[in-house]
Amino acid sequence: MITIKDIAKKAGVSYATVSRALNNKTDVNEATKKRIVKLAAQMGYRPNVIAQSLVTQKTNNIALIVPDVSNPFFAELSRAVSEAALEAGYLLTICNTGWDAEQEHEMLEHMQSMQVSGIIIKPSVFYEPKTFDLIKLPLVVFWHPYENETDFIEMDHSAGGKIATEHLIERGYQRIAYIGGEATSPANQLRILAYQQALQEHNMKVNQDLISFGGFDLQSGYDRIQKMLTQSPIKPDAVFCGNDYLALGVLQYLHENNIRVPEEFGVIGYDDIYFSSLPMIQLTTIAQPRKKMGEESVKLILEQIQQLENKQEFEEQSKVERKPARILLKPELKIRATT
Amino acid sequence: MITIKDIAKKAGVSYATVSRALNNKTDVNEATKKRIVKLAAQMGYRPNVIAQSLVTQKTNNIALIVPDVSNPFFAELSRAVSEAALEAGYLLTICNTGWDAEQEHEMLEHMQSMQVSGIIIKPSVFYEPKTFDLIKLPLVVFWHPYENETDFIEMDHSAGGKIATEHLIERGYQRIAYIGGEATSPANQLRILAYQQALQEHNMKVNQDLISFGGFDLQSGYDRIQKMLTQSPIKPDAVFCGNDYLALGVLQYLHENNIRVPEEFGVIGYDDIYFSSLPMIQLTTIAQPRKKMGEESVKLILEQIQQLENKQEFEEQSKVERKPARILLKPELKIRATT
DNA sequence: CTGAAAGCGCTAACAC
DNA sequence: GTGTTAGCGCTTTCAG
Repeated sequence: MITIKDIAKKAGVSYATVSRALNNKTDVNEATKKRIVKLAAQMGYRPNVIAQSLVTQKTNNIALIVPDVSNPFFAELSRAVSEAALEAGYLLTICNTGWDAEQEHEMLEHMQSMQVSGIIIKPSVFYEPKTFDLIKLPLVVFWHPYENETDFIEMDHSAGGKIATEHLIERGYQRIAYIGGEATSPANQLRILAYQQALQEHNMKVNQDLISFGGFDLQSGYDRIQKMLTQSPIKPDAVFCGNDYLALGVLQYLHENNIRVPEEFGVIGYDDIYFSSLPMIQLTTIAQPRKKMGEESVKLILEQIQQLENKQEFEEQSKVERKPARILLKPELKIRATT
Repeated sequence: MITIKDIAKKAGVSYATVSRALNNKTDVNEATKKRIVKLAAQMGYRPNVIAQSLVTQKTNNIALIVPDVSNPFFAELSRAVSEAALEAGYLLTICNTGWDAEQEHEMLEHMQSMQVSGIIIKPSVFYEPKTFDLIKLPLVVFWHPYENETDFIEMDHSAGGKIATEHLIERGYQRIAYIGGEATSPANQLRILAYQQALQEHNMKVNQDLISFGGFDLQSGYDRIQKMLTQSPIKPDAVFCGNDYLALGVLQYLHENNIRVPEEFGVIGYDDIYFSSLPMIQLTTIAQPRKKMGEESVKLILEQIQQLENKQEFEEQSKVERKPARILLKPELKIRATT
């Protein structure tokens, strides 16, 4: 590894000068600056960002922690965040937790230890209210707000759950099931709550046999609708799925078993991933705006970084204390062919 | 930030002892070790991995560089690599280049500067043969082998392109088009070459109007088949798509315009993303085994790390010089409903 | 404008 | 067992 000392030796200057030249500081002779920059390029010098970070106490990385990058919703979100981060001059590190709470926690800790400039996280489990307060770095959580000091961005899942359920009720379905993610998933819990409330408001029974928790993947949707339709004491005639992925699994099963959609059976999803809009799928669903989520999240991180810098500059605590952001994005019903 | 010095002060020991205790070294008194570990936990100590990396000259990170994480194929690949890396005790950092060569190059450089333990890259452009030789870290490239010192894993795209094209020929299609990714995409080039060769071997004309380059996304497939069918002097009756994403766009257009598949028009994709197997899609395609790619890539990185360590240990260059791996995975034709 | 030197937080000899 | 000390590669005062 070539260091600035190597360059210094060859250039016949002190390595402090090399550092200044390479960082394009003003207080260096233009001629020597050019000479050093050229020499560095020749020698194939690469700055050691580890060492840089250690002294400057900052990195140029933002971390994104998601449950499953192969899930189209998270995949699209990841891309949106990545683009927004790059735009702002930060490199995005994407971490995949595999819906594993322990893993997630460890990654959160590890990213802190890695001194990233900020962390954006889509939690896979419910946290204790104060958990995130322990994190000293700029942080944005994709989740419904708790009363703490953390920035939040979230879809209004309560509204989304209500809209979806009421849509099925309006369409005349009688026994509406809910096939969601893991029981511990926060977004999932809010939606199922809204689902139950909507049913009750319309004087319909909430039946535990029609509520199912499990993986958020396609196969899981397939398996669970199969189980519900073949083994449950009460058979649903419609299902509200916790995400589009699950809904696609459900559609696959219905298709294979010649159950006509939407005549015999209604299906609504959640997320509006790109595939749902395909003509051969045409899934009715609740849209979540990934791009906006990506942009907003990075914007909030930048704000926090900015504030942190101000605080350091003035020594004293800045007068204008920033209030944690509470961004609640509105879901949108996309009526297509499955209801 | 709490450092080992803070702990040392409170515990009344030197900070070297704290370091030893926290790293669970054997040469520390069991009692003090326990005391220190407990104290560290109480004080909310987090090791600064930046500092650790600086002195140990290694991180526990593997970097994965892909063109587009929102593309299902790369999304699934990312997940596979992530899981394999985690299994091996490494954290995976996923970087999204957005098919931007400059961006990609910068990320490659940056990851080197970040001293990651290894880099796994799916290049979005053709590199000069020796480009990768400049990288001193463990490296695995998802790409067809060049004659250099780098580990490669790749699908046999030549075989894949041949299989796909011949399948369409066998089905009796006469004017087979190719709708691929960017002209600079390596995998794309190999497939198009195979496509052209296959046509010639079967005494069919290669027509430039039936060959199209562009983005690897769904909308691009839609737009390009539209253009081909409405503006090209010669109209295709089948198309071999550079990936499933493009094929889905093509199917969407055909569907909207009531062109019957496979009777009037044949479509074959490439990758076999999960969605292609859905009953409402049933896309004929060439499968690439993501899981295997993920596992193999991490395995090769580990091998290289191992070798690097041995080399250092023995000072002398290890006698058993490791040969660069050349893994060529076999593609598999999945015949479904679109051909 | 440039050099000397301190030190970021930590690990790893080397003494005792 | 434990303390002392020398760096890892770099930025940044502080002198000159």
